[in-house]
Amino acid sequence: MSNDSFRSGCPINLGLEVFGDKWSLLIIRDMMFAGKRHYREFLASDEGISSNILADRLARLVDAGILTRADDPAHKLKAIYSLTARGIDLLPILAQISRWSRSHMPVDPELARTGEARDRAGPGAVEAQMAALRRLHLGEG
Amino acid sequence: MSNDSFRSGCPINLGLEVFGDKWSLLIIRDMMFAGKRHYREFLASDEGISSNILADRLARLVDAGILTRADDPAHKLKAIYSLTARGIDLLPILAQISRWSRSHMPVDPELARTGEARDRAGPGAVEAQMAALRRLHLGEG
DNA sequence: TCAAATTACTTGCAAAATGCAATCGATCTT
DNA sequence: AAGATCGATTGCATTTTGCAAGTAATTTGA
Repeated sequence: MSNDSFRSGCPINLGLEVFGDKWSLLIIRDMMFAGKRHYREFLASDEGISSNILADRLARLVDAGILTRADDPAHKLKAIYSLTARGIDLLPILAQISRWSRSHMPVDPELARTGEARDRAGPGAVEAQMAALRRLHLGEG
Repeated sequence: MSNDSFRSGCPINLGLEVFGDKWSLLIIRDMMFAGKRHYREFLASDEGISSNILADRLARLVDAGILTRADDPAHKLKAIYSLTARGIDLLPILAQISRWSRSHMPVDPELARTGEARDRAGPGAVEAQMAALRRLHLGEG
């Protein structure tokens, strides 16, 4: 993972090189807000990701240190994906994207609710949810 | 042209459908932080965007209501691009991406300075820069 | 004044990424 | 033993990207 062949060292660019595509942040979203942890669950998202793209993105996110993959101890068939600390740190970005879209795009009112609630709860809400994610994803691994 | 053929009405998804690629937010970055307004300036970015991709992204961003394009009154050859209100509202997202990358990626220290300064200045700094952009891009067009 | 430079793009083409459907071997359920 | 379920992989068509070259209109410089 020591291959520094980035287009530039600009912070904005480096972020985009890791999660700047149409699918990666949706996977993160599903983990954070829908509690998804398994391949089949991600595959069933509203947006309809293809199985090969999903496999590719999960591998990339693991490579980037945003997710980890572990075998489910109970089910040998099941892999369980967890957020890392750096994955959990993406929440403020998601919250900000949500805010922008709720201001400027024709969002589904039902799907906008969690974001609205978070904004209504004040600036501590994001940090609170990050703490909860840390307990869930880092507490046990 | 009211074709709402989005993958879903989820706020995160809708944002990604507009600016979820490797180039769009870099153009916005160059407008916000480097004061670029002309095609040739965008073309000269560190990351090396191709001219056809740049033309495509500028057109998309104009379509999405994030930028406007106007003929330069002084130079008939020059087009001048401006941010709209909804384009300026992307600044908090950029600031958040910058923050994530400065925590988790090998950013160029020199390029990280403006972000660090913004964070050091406190939460009002983003709003202040947005106000400045509004004066520059919306004040006159 | 007129050739050279500059402007915002467009074009052609190869390479890479994406999307879709079918399939895989391993494991789990019944 | 049979079928369902798991996380993928494969083959193939379509779309997007990247690169180099070219375009027409305008502006600059000698």
